Amino acid sequence: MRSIVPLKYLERKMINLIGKRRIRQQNHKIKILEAAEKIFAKKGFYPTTIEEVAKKARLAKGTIYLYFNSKEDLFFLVIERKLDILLSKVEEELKGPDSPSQRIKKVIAVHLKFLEENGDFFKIMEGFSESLKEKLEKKLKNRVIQKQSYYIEMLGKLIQEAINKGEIKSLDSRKLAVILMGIIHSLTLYWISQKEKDSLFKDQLLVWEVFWKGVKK
Amino acid sequence: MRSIVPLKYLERKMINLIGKRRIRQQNHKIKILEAAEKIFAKKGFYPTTIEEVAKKARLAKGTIYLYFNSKEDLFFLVIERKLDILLSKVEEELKGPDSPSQRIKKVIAVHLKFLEENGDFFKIMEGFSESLKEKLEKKLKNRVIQKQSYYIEMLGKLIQEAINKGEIKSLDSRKLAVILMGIIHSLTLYWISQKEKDSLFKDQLLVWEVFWKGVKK
DNA sequence: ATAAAATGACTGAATGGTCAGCCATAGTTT
DNA sequence: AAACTATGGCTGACCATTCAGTCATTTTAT
Repeated sequence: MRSIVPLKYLERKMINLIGKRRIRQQNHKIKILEAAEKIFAKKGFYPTTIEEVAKKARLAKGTIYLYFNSKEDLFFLVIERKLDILLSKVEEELKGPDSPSQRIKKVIAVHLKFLEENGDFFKIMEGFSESLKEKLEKKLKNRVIQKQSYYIEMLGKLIQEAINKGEIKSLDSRKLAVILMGIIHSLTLYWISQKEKDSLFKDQLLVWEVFWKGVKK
Repeated sequence: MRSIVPLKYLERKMINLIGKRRIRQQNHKIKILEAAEKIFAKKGFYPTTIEEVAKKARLAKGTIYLYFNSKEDLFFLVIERKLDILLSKVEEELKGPDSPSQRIKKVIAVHLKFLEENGDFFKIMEGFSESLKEKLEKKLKNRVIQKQSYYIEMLGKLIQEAINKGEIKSLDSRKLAVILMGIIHSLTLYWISQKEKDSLFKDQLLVWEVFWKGVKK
């Protein structure tokens, strides 16, 4: 009996040591977001299980719920995190004093580069279809939709500017923004389906030329 | 002796039976497909329940399984049915002796018209993303993917023809096909998000002009 | 009368979310 | 310094629910 006590102490001490080596994980939230991003991208919203996300993040299921209220919240926060980055990069690009046409060119480049580096984000967005929007809860979902719309709006304004300057034909600027995004989107999808062999970024000129020639006065 | 006559009689009766039953079965099958199309469009694959489809088709849950092997089969057969119609319409359009540019124009028109009339089909296809493809079973899924590819291929050949004739710049014809579909797709999505107020079909000229000017030599 | 068709209660599996308890660590006492 | 205690981050077994698919029974058609 007495021998058990010292053993326990030793045990604990050893475990302590191992524990101390570990840096306290304050970044669990980010770990979870990153694990979730991968799995949501691979399987989509419904077939993704919290259990699996937890496993990938090397945490227990319950831990996820310490950081996120629900599977849905997690899903939208994964999206929002990346969307914010994309938005800030594009906004950065738009600050310069360039002509509309040059800025559009830059937006295309930045956007393609971002998607090439964030294929998982793209896949998630692709799965975030009208029908998903139908079903899920309001709050975070709307924030994401808001940001998507904001992006299109920004692009629309840029195109409108070009129209006002007489660089682009007088058409519905919002529709033209939608078309530009459609071109980018479809080429990205194609790139992904091609097992992502060559670079997506290198198509920036193709996108630019087709779009610009297509809409210019 | 006596047995022969009744046998023939019975035989005829059976054939009659089978015939009439076939018709009834056919009706049910279509009813189910149509109900499923609406609900899959509204909610997407996973949140759609067979119970709900059955209810909409005014049948019992078990009945669905007399006509379809599984929810997944039903899903893909819904898609395939409409995809076949779209394909045949487009192929019809391509038969003419028109120039490539005229035929592309026609394809755009037919495709937009079809999507305007089959918004539900479009919504389902939108939800049929890469991640869904990851999860679901092979057989019917691949048949659908096959047909999608076939469509893009067809368009690619048409564009290649235009390239060969010197009407279009010498670019990757498949990528141009992808771009054209991307434009159509994104405008359709926009149209749906706008609560489908005005006509989608009327944008055929916009699509055509932007695309053609964008790619022509 | 009979066989096919239709039904819907039922089953088993899956999984989102919960919570009582564990244990590494920090703080306190001896 | 060692032992004890308190804290709260983390855990994972468990619960409640949902739902695809089954099948014993009922209905329908001829």
